[in-house]
Amino acid sequence: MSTEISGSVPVIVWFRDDLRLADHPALDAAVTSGQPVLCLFVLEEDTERRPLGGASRWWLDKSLASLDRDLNRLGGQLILRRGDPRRILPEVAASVGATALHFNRRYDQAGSDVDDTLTAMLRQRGVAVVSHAAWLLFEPGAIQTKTGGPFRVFTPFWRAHRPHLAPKAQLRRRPETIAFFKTAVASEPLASFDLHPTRPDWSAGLAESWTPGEAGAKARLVAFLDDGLSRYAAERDVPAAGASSRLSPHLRFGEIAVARVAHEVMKAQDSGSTPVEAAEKFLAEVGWREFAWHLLSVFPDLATRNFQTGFERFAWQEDAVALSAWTTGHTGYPIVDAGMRELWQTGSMHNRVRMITASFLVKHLLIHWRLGEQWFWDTLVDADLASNPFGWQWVAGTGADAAPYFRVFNPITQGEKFDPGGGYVRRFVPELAQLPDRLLHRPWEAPPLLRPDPLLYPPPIVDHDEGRKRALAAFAERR
DNA sequence: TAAATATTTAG
DNA sequence: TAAATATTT
Repeated sequence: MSTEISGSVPVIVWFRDDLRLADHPALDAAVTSGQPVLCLFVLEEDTERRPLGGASRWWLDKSLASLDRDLNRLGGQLILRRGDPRRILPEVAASVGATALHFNRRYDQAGSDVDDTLTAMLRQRGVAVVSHAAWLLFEPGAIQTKTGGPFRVFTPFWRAHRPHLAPKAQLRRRPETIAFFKTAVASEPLASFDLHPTRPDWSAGLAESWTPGEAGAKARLVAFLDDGLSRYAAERDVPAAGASSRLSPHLRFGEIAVARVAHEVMKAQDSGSTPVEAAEKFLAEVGWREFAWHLLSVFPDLATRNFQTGFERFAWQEDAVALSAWTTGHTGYPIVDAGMRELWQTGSMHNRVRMITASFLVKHLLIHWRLGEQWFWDTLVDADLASNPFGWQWVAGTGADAAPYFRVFNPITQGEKFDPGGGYVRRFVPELAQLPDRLLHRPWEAPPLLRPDPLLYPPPIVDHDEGRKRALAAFAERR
């Protein structure tokens, strides 16, 4: 499989959030250069980049192992290093005499700052540095409003971008063979990164729910195209229906290219196997990811500062007890608690339920969206630098194209509407499993004999009607 | 990607 | 008088 080119100088492919071999522009460019390829990953430390959360660290561990195995099969390996890339990359490049570096671009401020500095350093030393577009369907800022500014509302953003999407865009096939650089290069053992949780190891539920790595990503896309996409328009909002793509963590770590996902969905639509409405609904969800990254590129502080001005002095409540009831899934609202427990157990949460649980924290409890964002950041396997803060600000009403302040999700009616059969709540809140459907989302109304023991399942920590009125008053006041 | 409430309409 | 529709928050 592998071809040695002895005496040749290598090119480096720096893997980051693109842990795959297929549809990988940087790898493709390196392979087609004809020079031997050195594949490198750097666990970034000592930079300004936001440290990964626990669930993301677990996923990264498995994904790196998977990529290394895939490279092994082609006769190569993934060189692992840790530290500041601005120190590591020049060191590795010098030690092997690399003449070129290829990587796929990233769009967060801290990451692109690192890349810019590094690019200048290496070019000064005669190393060609080439960055490639792979993370998004559209480069941020490439399409602007008619007045030449950045889009701030999703609908016009997507209306301007969607027509430019076409099958086959941006795709490179997986290389059949790779000529690897064969000289030994120092690599640290993956285990030394200490990415897998210990004492305690809480990852069993994640392992049951997910298969990190490129093969797992591909299998997930195939499964979604086979069962999910065609009923996506009707059932994507029903957490028990299983119509979600579940591709988000695979996209987060770049185990599959977003261009490949969009391509296959458009192909399914063209072939007539998928209703146009279903395909468009799904593509629009990918569009929200695009929009979030577009927004982060014009507002780098998305994770820390309110996008909408006027919230600086908002009277967020400090309530450690309520926050803890929320994180552990003991608010007394079944749909909220099911969501928070799904997150804790599986490292993910259905999109509809993310909105409900986020709304509950921000509106009913008046707790700062940033605390919720941080909890999600730590517990989600798909925690994304742009999508996560974007979503939180959207719900809180502080973001771009945000939900209006008076939009307060009703956890009772949302539960009844989107989990009418109770399959979702019964799965994650088993202490309510015996309640009939009509009481499942309002257990406090059950007759005493049926009502759950308050020690086993608590009554609501805040009355919905009171919480709603309090939120409306607080949010109306800041206007 | 909302909910609550007021108002109108159908029967 | 329930259901559909409009308005307000």
